[in-house]
Amino acid sequence: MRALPLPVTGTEAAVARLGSLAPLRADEAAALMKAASTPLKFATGREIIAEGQSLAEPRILLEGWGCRLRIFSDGRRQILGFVLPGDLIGFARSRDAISSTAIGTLTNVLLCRAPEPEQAGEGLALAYAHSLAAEKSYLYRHAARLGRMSAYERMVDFFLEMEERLASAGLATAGTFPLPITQEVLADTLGLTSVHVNRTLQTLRREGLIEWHGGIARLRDPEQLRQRVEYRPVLAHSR
Amino acid sequence: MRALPLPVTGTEAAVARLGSLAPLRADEAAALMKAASTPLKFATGREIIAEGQSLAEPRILLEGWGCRLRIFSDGRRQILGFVLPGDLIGFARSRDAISSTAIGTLTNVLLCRAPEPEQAGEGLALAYAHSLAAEKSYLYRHAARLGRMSAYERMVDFFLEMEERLASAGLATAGTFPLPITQEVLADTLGLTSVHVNRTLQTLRREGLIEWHGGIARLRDPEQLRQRVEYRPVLAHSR
DNA sequence: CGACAAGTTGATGTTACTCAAAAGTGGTGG
DNA sequence: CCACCACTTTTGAGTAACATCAACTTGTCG
Repeated sequence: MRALPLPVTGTEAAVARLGSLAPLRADEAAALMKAASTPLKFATGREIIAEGQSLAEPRILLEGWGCRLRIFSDGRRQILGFVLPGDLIGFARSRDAISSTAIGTLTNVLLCRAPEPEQAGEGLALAYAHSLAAEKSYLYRHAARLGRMSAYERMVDFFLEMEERLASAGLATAGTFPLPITQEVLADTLGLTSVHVNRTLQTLRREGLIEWHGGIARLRDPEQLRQRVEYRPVLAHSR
Repeated sequence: MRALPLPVTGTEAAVARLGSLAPLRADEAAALMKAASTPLKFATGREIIAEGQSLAEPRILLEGWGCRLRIFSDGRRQILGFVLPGDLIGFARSRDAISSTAIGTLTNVLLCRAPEPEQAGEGLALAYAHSLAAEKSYLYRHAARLGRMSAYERMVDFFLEMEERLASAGLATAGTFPLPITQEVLADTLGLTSVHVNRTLQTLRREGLIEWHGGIARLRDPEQLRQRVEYRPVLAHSR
């Protein structure tokens, strides 16, 4: 059993995160809770959606960590983004849409059907829209990180982004948050090798900027970290 | 005056591209042409939208090349995607949206207001949705390219993507298409230096795979190029 | 034709990768 | 409770890919 920074469990984080994107009425929160009462389970390391698979129905991740990824035939992998509690999967404007990336699990994961945007109410529809917009912003940030940042900067930027996103779900306090992934997964996220991730991490630890043990990460000096990579929060304005 | 592969000028490419994403009724095409009759002009190297600027109204790029980009305070730049004829700018699901990247021009550019999705008709609304979905797919591809491909592979993958996208607007034939950018811009796109882009380009030329002179690029052996980078077209199914 | 931007080349430096092995960690069954 | 196993993290040594710096050449446009 992990010692989480906040005693947020189950679907609370997902609801908190959507609620932080747009105010939800009581009936909207209730609709979420009802959908969450019949969750789908996926074990660690499973594929939720394959690349090219048609998107059956919109879903919300309730618990655990997923990721979007692309796999090359020679074994190279690139993780394109993380799917955290409250994040959406399988949303598309057109009905015949196809997933442009695979989606897999990094931990055990609980999903549920997302209440249909059309019937969900204004608050939920807005929360969905904001969530998808934020996802796109993080994707732009990810591309900029991969293209123009050093390994050191990529790591710092990544930790800051995780802190920001998990905080919006109530899963981070005082710069401390769960980070239940291996260094190899982080390497596949940041376009590095796990050996180099390890060495860069040691630098950050030596400098007293970041701790990360047993699946729990801690930013010792968030402000200094932000300055180092010109970090501007995506969610600043909507909080 | 450039010798374009096809005599497509003005707004025709933009309409062709949207029409390839979803069939347009005559009145929808007419609405596009009408909007295009009062275009906005931007000169080369200008900023169309600043990062963080609120999105006033949806627009369509009619002619020329734009790009989304992020600029770092020390001068580093990362181009996050190209905006080509028929591509959309400033679309957002929520009204108070903000641009998460800057958008600038790489050539002289003509824009027009996009007929409002709600009133535009089903065909246009579907074309918009498909266009935004394709943009996202290309962004995922871009991230994977930056994270896990060698300089050589990034170049090949990039040329293939440009050919695919321009072909959907009728701006590429037989692997030949306009590429009105400098090697430095390409470097900022692929996360490389212009020196290294130049050297890699020479390899590709020596191998007889790619030509690129005077703003016109030509793929000599598209099939071989596709195999080298496992290129799967984004638009294959919707054509 | 002249000026400035873009492309090209060479020499050298650095970041990050590769390969290989050792040490640590956590979970499982006997 | 311990032994074992697989996985993860850490360390070292050598290498490759790409960056940097600087100059020179070519192309373009007024």
